[in-house]
Amino acid sequence: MVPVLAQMERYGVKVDRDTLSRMSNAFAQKMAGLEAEIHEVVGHPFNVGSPKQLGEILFEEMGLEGGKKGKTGAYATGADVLEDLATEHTLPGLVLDWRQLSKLKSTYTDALQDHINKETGRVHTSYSITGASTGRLASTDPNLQNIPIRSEEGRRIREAFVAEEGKVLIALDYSQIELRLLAHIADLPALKQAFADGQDIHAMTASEMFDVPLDQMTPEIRRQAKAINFGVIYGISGFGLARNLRIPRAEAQGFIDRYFERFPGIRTYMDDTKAFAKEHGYVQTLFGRKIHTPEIASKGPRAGFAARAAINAPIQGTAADVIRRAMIRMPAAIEGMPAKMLLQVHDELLFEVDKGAEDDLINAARDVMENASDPVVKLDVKLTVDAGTGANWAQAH
DNA sequence: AGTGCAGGCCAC
DNA sequence: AAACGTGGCCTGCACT
Repeated sequence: MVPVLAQMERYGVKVDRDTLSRMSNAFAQKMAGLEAEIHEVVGHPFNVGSPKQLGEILFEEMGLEGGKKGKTGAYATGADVLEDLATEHTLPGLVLDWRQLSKLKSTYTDALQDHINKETGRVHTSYSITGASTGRLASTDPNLQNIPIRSEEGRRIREAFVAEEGKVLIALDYSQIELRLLAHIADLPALKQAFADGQDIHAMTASEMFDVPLDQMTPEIRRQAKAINFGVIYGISGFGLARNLRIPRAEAQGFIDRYFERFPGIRTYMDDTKAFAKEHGYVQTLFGRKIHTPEIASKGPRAGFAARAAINAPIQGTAADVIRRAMIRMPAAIEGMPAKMLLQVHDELLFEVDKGAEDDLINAARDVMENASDPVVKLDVKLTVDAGTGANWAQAH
């Protein structure tokens, strides 16, 4: 019996070189145009890809306000800084566009071509089972767990991940698994009920927090609640939420206080988890796997990082346990089917399946994934899995 | 020419 | 004192 991870590495995923090559050329053209425009705005040529040079141009040559230097004495020119500056000047927006294309070209359309195996025509990533402290896998050479999806431009890179002739790709992903596990672990009745009722979870949170009826929900209020939901999983702070939502810190802290009021289990969970970590030097997933937290006793800035990591670890770690249990059971569950499990992306499994066998695979794989915690852990919240099918990874989502 | 870090940015 | 968790890869740059 070949171990699951080794099987996946051997199968690999088919990647179409021509698609990547065409996209790469298109990116190069657009970058050249932007670069010329950027040099014109600045008045002289420079290396657009050098944050150091850009910072000096923005904050010294051009004299824009708000330049902040980091530890190394260089001005910060990250996307958040440039987005703020974009209201003052045309240059930052142009640089942001250039950087997006540069990232997509260098890291994806160019680098992925170099990873296509000559014999198989496929890309074979490597998975490290000890790659992340929480128990997640880590993918390297190439990392196939960070292929773009959020931006329209980037998402198209997934069109190069294709099924062979006569086959399709099928993506199955857990819906909101970490929030569901949070509802169970922190014992949040309102959240559990919302999942049981199949509600829009961020809208429900917004409704509870801001006293807005669901039928009067606005996208903006929902967006704020979504940011808070994610923040809670990560061990939220008023400062961090303020930065994310771009609102005053006092207002962000007010949101958090309100959240704790409406979902009191959250505060108990956070306090209990920190106390447990301090006493034992580790925290645990629902399955009893230990995640060591040696820095929990630190003083200074490290203390905050360690506390947030300890709060996040049981949630992220339990999700990692769940999908790993599913992966281990998968070969037996799909035995005899013309289907191969190709990739894992934390809450998603990607399969390549003969046309005609889609429904069988989805039924079998979904059943394994949704029940992966059985029989060791009985969850108060059902795990649900969304499925998509297509000729490429973009369509399968 | 190789090495390692910093800054930046992609994913969940 | 820093400021939301887990990762990996790319370029620039300083260094040997």
